[in-house]
Amino acid sequence: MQRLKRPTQEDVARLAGVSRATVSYVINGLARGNISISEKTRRRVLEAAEQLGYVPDATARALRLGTTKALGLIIPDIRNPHFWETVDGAWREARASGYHLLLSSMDLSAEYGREIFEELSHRRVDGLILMGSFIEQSDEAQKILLRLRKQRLPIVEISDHLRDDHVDQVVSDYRSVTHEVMELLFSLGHRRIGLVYGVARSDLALDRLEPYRKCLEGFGIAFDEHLVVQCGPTIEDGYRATFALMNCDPPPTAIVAINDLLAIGVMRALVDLGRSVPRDVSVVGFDDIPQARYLVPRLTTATKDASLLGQKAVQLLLKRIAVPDRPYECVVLPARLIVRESTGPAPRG
Amino acid sequence: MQRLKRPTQEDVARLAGVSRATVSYVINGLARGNISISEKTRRRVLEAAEQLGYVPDATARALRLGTTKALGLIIPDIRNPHFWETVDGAWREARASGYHLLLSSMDLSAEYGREIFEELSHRRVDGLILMGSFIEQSDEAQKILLRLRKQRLPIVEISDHLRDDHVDQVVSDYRSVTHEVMELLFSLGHRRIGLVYGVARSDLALDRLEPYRKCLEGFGIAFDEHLVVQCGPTIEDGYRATFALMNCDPPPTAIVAINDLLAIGVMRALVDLGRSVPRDVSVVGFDDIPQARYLVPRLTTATKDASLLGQKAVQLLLKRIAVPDRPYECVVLPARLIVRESTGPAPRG
DNA sequence: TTGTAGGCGTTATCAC
DNA sequence: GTGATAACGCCTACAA
Repeated sequence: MQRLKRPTQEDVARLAGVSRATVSYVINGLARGNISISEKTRRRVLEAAEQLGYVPDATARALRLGTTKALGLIIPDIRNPHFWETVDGAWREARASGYHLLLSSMDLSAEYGREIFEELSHRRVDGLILMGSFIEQSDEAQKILLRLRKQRLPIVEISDHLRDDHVDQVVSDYRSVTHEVMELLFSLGHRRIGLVYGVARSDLALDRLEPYRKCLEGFGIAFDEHLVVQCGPTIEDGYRATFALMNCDPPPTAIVAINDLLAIGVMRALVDLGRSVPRDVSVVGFDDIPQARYLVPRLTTATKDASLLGQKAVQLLLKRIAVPDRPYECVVLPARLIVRESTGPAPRG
Repeated sequence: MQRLKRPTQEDVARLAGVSRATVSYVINGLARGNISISEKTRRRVLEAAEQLGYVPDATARALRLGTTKALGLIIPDIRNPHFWETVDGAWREARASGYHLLLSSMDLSAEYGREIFEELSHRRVDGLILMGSFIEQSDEAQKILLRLRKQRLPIVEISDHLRDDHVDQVVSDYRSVTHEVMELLFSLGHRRIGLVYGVARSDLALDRLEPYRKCLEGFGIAFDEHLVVQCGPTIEDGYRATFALMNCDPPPTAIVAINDLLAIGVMRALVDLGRSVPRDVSVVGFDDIPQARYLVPRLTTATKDASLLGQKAVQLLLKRIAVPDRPYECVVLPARLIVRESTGPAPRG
């Protein structure tokens, strides 16, 4: 027994006793206002379609129309709950405009990023949202990106710094809120502040690293390279980094993790080292993932509206698709600090 | 300035001074062994393609070949880290066979599920993997599914119980490991055991609810409906459920959460209620999400190989696509208990 | 108000 | 070895 052949417009037309064009008109709801179909014909066509179980073929439509009604979205790390919010926001926005979303994550494998690039150049998606400036890391990705740009394919970048390039951008920047974090810790008396810098790609959290250094300078505190541990993006990485950090002499009285996932590992490590949070060591994260407020103690963190981020990105992308020649745009989203229990006064030393 | 038109095979053919067919042969690497191209021509074509930046059009290819080289995957809850493992496994397996994966999650909105169903009937994907038997909940989904089945579209279900239906299935069942969980708690002296039953859809965790009841019966413990709290799937739900649970008289000495995400909420709630885990109350979760072993205390949990689950599902699906008429198959994956610090002897009453 | 016909970019079946 | 040519299913001027 073979798979049943899909019914086509032709089949529907035959059954309804009309032409293919008429079926198309009816199915598409008479898109152009200047064509009208008699109610009787309309009903006959609809019934025939129903009876046959006719469903329009998206591939044929895509070929004909030159548009797939699908957008690509690349996030840096699918294991980080923070990015779901962005996916969620993008998803809703895309759906509201009748677009699908193809999700890809860099962490599954570096190749996946490449893959979705190719999706775009193969015309499987009408546009692309790139989150995290990882592209700048790989020569090959750069090359592909360049070609896509030359073809003027719609691309929106979500990143942490404004580029003067000709690109639509959504910028969400932890720079100024990182200043707030550092000032909070400083005002609480902390002078030895560690940084757990766990990233998949080294340019991914510069908006936290740079303010960290600058603030220390502003406070008149010498930068100590031992207080910055560079590691991977998993909880385990944060855990290990903390052991390294607490080995310093003297050890830090506060630890800033560049995201909440790492902070989970940091807090657990401190427990295992017999240190109390925040009595002995204060901890701060970034992103305010859902778990953050259920940790023991609840995690102080800084965050932005990640869902809105995705939403805005899709909006920009759709605008670009609709009007390829408009000037490039940049949307900036603010971040805010959320102080919870994991930060407290520095212990008197 | 308009967007540049994509170069087609025609353009390449013209530049290389050959026919469209020849270009196709070269690009596809002479798929059918019986056609051969002279090395010189081959090189000329490749150079022309490179020079023009020619990239095959996936939509045209899909239309011609009747296959999109894409698979759909529906997971119940993208916010639950447990399911990423499955996505990851499926993704790798699909990729290895040259397939893409379209991800959809029921939690984003119930509509998303429907949406991917439609993707399938519109031929945007060659097959579908359904995770969680949520389909049985919605009449509409049922209807669509039925039609898809009639068209004999390739579908694989990942669920927690064997169905005698004619479907390819991957079954991962927490039933027997839930027995182990209950026996562990019983042997530790627990007699009042609470269940936090937080699911998006009510049939999603029957493989934990049913053994729970049966075990109590086996232990000669009367079932107390107050000890089972039905709630939603978020951490906050688990948190609230625990307050309700600890209001019982007498309160439970152990709480089983049907997944680790809920267990995070449970543990936080117990802290806020001034109870110590595991001294006052033992906690058990399911899934062994990455966070589980970093909680304070580390979480006892039961799990299966979620990545393998996804892998197997894709394998089944691809087999079905290749050979539509093979007999239906079912793969069963085992689960195992991981005992950590969150379980201990029942307090002496 | 409805039908006819051409073409979107590919691949596959033929001839040559 | 290579080159015409016919689909794949759909949309849309334009003709009737």
